[in-house]
Amino acid sequence: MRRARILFPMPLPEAFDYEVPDLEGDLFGDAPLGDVPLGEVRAENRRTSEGLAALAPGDFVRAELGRTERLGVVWSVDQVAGQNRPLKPVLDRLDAPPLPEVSRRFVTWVARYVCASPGAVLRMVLRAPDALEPSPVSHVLHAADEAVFKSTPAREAVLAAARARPGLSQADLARFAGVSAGVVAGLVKAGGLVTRAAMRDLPFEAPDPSRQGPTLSPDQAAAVRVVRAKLGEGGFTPILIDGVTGSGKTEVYFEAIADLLRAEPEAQILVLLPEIALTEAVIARFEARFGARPAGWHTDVPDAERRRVWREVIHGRARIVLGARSALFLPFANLRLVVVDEEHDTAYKQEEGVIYNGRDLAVMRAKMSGAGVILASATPALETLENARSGRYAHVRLAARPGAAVMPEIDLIDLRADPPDEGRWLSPRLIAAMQQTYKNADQTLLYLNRRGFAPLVLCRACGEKLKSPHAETWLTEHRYSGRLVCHLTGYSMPRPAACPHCHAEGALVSVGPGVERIADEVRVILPGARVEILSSDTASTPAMLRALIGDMEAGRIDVLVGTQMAAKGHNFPHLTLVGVVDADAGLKGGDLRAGERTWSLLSQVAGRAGRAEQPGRALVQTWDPDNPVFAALKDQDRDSFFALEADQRAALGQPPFGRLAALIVSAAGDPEVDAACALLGAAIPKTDGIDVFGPALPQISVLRGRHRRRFLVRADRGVDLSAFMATWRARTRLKGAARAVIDIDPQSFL
DNA sequence: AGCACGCCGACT
DNA sequence: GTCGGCGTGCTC
Repeated sequence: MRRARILFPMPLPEAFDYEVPDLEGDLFGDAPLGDVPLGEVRAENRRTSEGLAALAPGDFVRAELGRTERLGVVWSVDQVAGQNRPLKPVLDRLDAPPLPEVSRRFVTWVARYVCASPGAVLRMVLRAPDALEPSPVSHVLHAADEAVFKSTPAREAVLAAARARPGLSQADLARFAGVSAGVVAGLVKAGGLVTRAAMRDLPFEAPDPSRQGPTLSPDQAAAVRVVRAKLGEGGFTPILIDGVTGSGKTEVYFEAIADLLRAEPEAQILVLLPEIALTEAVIARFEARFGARPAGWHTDVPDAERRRVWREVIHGRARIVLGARSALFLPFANLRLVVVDEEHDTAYKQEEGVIYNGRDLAVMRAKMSGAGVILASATPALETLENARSGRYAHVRLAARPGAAVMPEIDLIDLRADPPDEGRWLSPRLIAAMQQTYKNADQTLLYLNRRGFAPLVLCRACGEKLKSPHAETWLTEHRYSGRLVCHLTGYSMPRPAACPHCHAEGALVSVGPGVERIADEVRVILPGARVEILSSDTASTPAMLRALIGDMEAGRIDVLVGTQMAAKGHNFPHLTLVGVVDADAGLKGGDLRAGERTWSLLSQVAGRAGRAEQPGRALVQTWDPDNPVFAALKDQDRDSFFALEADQRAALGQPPFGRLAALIVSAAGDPEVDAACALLGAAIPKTDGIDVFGPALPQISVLRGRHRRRFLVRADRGVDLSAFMATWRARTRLKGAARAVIDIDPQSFL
């Protein structure tokens, strides 16, 4: 008997066995047709052994799981002599291209690597409803070549419209012609219009690599030569394109894409971007360069478009796909190049469900296809720089283009020597610089990565700190809305008059600065100045963001107080001063990557100041000026900063010189989660080259009503960390609703 | 992930 | 006396 192992897109532990019926004719052929209603006959007719005879791995099939019929993918087919357990039959095979072999290998690899079930990973591959069905057909109208019918002005208008815009639906044609739908229907009946079936999901236009790109600067041209030589070697060729904002990284990888499409017109290219960077402006750049709109894949893509993109990708007809991290799981059959733009961005890390790092999986995905991979960033991750330094990745450096922004002079303000007034946050030196800038009619950007007015409200009478009811986080005061808000869960309440704990009236005080409080302070310092706030509260929609950015660009704002939303991607010609209000904020918390992230953010913020003709200045306020982050930042010496970081990490065996994983344990209450941790702690497999720390209380110790603990695991390079974690979890039988989630290569240590 | 079975509160 | 809440357990 033939047996098929079928993987279902759900978190089952493995593929399940089914029998492949090799009967001649209809599997259900015994039923007399006369007794079966017509609709069912049609459904049953599909279920013949016809498609099952040649069943092969990758085929999409339907089979019963439990008592519902589900879609699955054939993982293997083999012949078995004796089958002791009766198997359910494979019901039918879908008429669609098989899931490519490389996609299946990728699913298996990812599942093992991130310690998820293969079915859960397959579910990420099959995230396009109905993409396996043929494209829906709609009925569209064309003017008939020749027909005799009574002519009226309305009918002539319809015919003219149909000739100008062939292929519209009845309703659209009526609207376009400016007549009622009845006229169109009448004309169809009279023979003046013919109805044709049209596929609703149209293929993507092929990109045209022969179009002339922009003229490249000598630096860009040199970079293109290096990339071209490297990709020309063929096979898996990782490349880091490392260049400041405005150095033209995009043009460089555009040339790589054009080269590839000229050599292999059938090649498929995946360009990954952080979700928020997938703007219409970016898509338009691709369209302008290649004369065709790329396929897009991100959260906001509606179901119908998702279905179209998925189907075009599996058929190999979508050439350039521009997507967020989940686009990695699209069923490319002929993927030849993967670009990960802004590769350092933390948005590549998926933190829910199947936890993975999109950047790292992209590199593996390219490797599996023997494809090129380009990582691009103005502030590459330390891991990536280390790969470049060791020669695993080719390293292409792009200097700033002449005429582009000049990096500003960066000065530290030692807050110990130059403190702000009591209850204020801006030091006299920064204030003086702002006054001078305002007098010159130039702009200032103050950066503070804290929304709202104050990050903490506490009671002076009893010391109570106001916390969010469903998480162990402090409530942030938003003074403009008069509410206390939890930034983690979205919970909010009006600011109470009395302390909810001891009921003392008027004892609540706001502690620490947020952007709203800084803006208030600026209004006192610079009376009459136009002060605005840029945060997710004031720019909650793209339109609001565009309006604020527009005002800043046009010089209608004197001082912009912004969170990290203000840190990247804008060009403010009149901005000459950047003040970093609390540069130490990002360094607290003992996070492994704190220094790196602070560096990256500060250099982006500082890079906002000063454009072509006006030199800029950045003032960075810190209580800890001896921290090497700041010395290197002041000298704008990235290499020495990263060399220092790398030495520290190497000494401790931290990534990329060792590897990390976390085990997040959660349960209904503290006693339950402690019990689960005790069980897990007793079951740690003995392995050389692995250290297990914890369990520790995470910064967010209660999330969505679940109490949490966290084990951190450090492994030497060359140790199979995934296998260790999976074994550890599998050998522990947790009680009740306790859960243990594995996070391989954790990025955040909250 | 579904969908079942299985034990404790507000209704005809 | 039932209908139904969602807590755990199984699916080849």
